[in-house]
Amino acid sequence: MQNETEIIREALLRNSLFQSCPDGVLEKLAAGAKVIEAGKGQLLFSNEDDATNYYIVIKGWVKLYRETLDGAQAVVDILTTNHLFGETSIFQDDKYPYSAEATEPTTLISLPLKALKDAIENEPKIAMSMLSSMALYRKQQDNELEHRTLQNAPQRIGCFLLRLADQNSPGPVTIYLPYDKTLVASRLGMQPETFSRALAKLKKETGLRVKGATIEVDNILTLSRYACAACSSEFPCHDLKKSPLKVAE
Amino acid sequence: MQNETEIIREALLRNSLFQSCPDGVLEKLAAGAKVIEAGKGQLLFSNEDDATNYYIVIKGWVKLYRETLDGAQAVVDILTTNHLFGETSIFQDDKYPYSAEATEPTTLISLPLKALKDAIENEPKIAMSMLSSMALYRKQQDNELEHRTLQNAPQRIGCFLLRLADQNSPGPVTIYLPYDKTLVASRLGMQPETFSRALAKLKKETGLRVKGATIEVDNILTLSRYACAACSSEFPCHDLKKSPLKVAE
DNA sequence: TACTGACATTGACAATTGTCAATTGCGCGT
DNA sequence: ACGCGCAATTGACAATTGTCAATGTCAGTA
Repeated sequence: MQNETEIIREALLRNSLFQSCPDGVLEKLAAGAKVIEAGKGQLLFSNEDDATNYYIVIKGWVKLYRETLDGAQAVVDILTTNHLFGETSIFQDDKYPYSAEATEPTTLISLPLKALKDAIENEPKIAMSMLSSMALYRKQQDNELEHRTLQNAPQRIGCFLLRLADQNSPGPVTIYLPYDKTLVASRLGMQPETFSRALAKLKKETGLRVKGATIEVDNILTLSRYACAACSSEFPCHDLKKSPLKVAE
Repeated sequence: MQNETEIIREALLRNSLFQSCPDGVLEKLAAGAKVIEAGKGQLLFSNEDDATNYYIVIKGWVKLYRETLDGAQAVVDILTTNHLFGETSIFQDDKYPYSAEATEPTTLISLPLKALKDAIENEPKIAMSMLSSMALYRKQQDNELEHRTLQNAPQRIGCFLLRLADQNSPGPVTIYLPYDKTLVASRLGMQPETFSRALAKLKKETGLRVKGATIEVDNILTLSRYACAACSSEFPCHDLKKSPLKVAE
């Protein structure tokens, strides 16, 4: 069993933000870091709370979302191993821009924002990494907004599945939904009932087979033709491939 | 009449990206810059074109959008005086992430991306400004996505109007739509017909009066209660106030 | 003044998505 | 194995938004 310091160090190094970290900076970043265990449904922080820490997911899943007074939620993202969140509060008056909740038993590292802020201001390399990471996020958000505008429910699901699949193998592919269908639905901005029906329609239109969380696609191209018809980027789209935050393989 | 060099210099200085520009850097950024006149409907560049320049709007309006093969558009943003665009292609393999079109006779400055890239890499202050600007954009995009998820058409219009109004004067306010209703509709991700009907509904629900592009609101609070009910941020929301890119006053 | 063309509105209808309620399916712990 | 609880599905219906066609409005111009 590793000790905590080692776990923290490795988690930092796995993230592209800190790849080009000059000597000594990593130690400063890690000072005051803690490993945290969160239970299913546990709230990590709330939108507009004073932000003191940012987080890296070690294991499990975290939902980022915003909520209206009457309880309606808009899910911003759903993150897992190696993903980082809460760091942008540096640029948002030290307020979290969303709430964060563990959607199942989750291990994370909490790190002090202050050290990150210092590193960004004093280490040009870190600032540049931060810029790349923000640019990547921006790109993904632009895509997300486009999808909401142009794609209907079955197409958004198809697109979601394609991003989970190996886009280079044309042949039969098996895809495993990484979390609850209800959660996938909220991630895609639709109701669970709509998701269920839209998936059924996708099944009919593209011939894929669904058994629980397992989805079999005979022909990736058929699926992409259906889903990517209402998208500005050609298939295969490289969203995930370029992500430094992608799920560990 | 100013000469071109002077116009370019002032446009750069008006933008928050270059406020903290060290001596000599502004000149490098401006080298090779050109003032451009674009007619109504003129395409400035296309999505995924090789990016060599970024732009600052001096006068007029520019629509940023993406387009599917069958012509459906998703409008990313609509910009005017002092706004900057195309600069993020630095982080996107030197490809523009959207298309840009002048929606009416427009004056802009085109600037070489290379110089900006150099400045970001070599001038920590510029890098930090860039980070702030990306963070701000990110915040706006997060809001946009939330609005698409949680607000219906009349609420999105109400929210749009509120951001055009002086949110601190509770009393009667007159708002002028900055561009065509069709364009507003696309900016808000809806069809012109939906916009027309949604505006009518907003009229009925909140008592505002519409005459062409002029909209009179007796009570900002009534409007905000209606529009902001489906939003995570409290009214007044500070989106625009904090923007370094806001329209010149 | 009359005409043209683009924007805007309206009506009728279709498609999509949401809502509410009931039911089914499935994993997990006792 | 049983049953509990939550996820998932399905049906019926409502609300929202999109589509297509027709009409209205208005500024600019011959």
